[in-house]
Amino acid sequence: MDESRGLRGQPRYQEMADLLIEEIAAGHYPVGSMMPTEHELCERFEVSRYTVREALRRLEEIGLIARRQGSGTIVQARDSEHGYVQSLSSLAQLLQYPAETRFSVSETRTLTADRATARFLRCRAGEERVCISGIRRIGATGKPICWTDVYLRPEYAGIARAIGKTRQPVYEMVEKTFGERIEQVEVELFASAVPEKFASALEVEPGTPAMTIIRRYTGHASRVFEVSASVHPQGRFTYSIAFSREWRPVSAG
Amino acid sequence: MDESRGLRGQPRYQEMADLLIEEIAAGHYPVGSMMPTEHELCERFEVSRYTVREALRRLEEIGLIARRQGSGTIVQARDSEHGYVQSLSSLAQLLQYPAETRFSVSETRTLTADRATARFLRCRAGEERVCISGIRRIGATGKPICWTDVYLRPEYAGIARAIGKTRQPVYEMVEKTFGERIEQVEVELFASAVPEKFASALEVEPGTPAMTIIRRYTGHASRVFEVSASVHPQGRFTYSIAFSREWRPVSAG
DNA sequence: TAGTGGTCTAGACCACTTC
DNA sequence: AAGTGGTCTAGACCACTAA
Repeated sequence: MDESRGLRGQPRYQEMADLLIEEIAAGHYPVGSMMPTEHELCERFEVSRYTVREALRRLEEIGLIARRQGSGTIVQARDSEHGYVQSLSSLAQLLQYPAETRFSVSETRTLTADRATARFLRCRAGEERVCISGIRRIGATGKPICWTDVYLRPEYAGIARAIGKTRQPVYEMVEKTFGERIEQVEVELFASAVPEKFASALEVEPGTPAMTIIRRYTGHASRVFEVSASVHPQGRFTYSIAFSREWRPVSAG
Repeated sequence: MDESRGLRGQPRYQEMADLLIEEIAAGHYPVGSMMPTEHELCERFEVSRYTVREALRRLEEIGLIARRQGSGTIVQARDSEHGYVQSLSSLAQLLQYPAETRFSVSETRTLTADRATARFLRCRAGEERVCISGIRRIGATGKPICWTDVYLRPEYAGIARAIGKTRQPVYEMVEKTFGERIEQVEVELFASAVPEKFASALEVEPGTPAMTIIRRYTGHASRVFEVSASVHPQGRFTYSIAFSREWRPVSAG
């Protein structure tokens, strides 16, 4: 009876959501109009209300619909993201540095995670990791733009030798060399201060304002296989992201 | 039977979530440790699994816990280390702040752009702008998470009165009130220091490390109609962006 | 008053991790 | 094999909106 993991191995509500997204994009449900009621969707898809609501929750999360108790569900937008579309390369832009920057390794070491480190690395206390640290510069001689610590599972340590000798991001090397498949990437950005440890390497005073970017790469079975932390001192680096409105030849009704 | 709307008129899952958030903050469930299983929470609160899962969903949304199928639920943060965590599922959410934050205006003024300001605002020197400044907080009384300056073209100044009285983002108000159509949005993030001017309003020392976020909204004919600059002091705010593989259109294979 | 979405129950089977 | 979270069903009552 449960065909939730049908052809694509996706939950039923996700299939439903995908289909409804397509239909909204196709103009089947124009912006400003009402969606079918949950009851009607139950009948159409032959699923329970739980499944319908999980599907609609996805549409709501990406801003396509708004639900109003007592009133109904209204179509808010024809495309997700408030009409803005990230360019196809933006995920890569978010993850990697421009080609004209160079990374040079200054230290490689193996560590055993204590409790605090384990939390940071999303692993268990006692597990081992290889940590590759270094400086990223613009060109070969420019001012450093960040200090980076890359933490890898020991079985991927072989990659350490190639780092800095290629412009390929570490996660791509892991993907291609070991067949790891990235399921999710998480990026954190927050204000910080440059620690004494590598202040001189960055050619700034300790305590200088900085922006820290943490990236966590998750592979199969929610296994975090790479974590990197980059500290960018004030004035050396700006993160810039642009969105354009997607152009569509047909206006919504 | 259903006491979901008990004393506070809140859903049962929200009461549960609030309590669990308090308990995590109090150290009852230390970061890195496992939460009780869903089954145990059902028993403790005498609710069905649906209610437990709705509560845990809230905790997950704000980054306090991570759930792993087959393994359990782990405590990820105590909500104190990097301050308020905004979890984003898409880049476009960089544009707005969560509903539980409030903006209060502390100053409104008109300025004429000098050359440096004009560069920042992407306008010509000598042009006028209205600048609305204020503080954003979590809830009504929490610590400030940022100081924001919003620069608007004078013809849109009427919007100033509505700011802080609605949760609608400013750019949306401009879009709906004046029919402006956003063609592009640009977001910049970089390290900075808290200026003396509003350090006390943010309850920090001048010079404290901060993360500045600049958003530029471009309308018709590449005309920048709104620019905002937000300064987030260290420890008050973290951006967390997660990408799933699903983001890419998966070929039906 | 009828119908909507919001909340909730008490089950069930599944996918996954761990032992 | 046991236990976890993920998905799903078939009901129920509630708060709210609109006719």
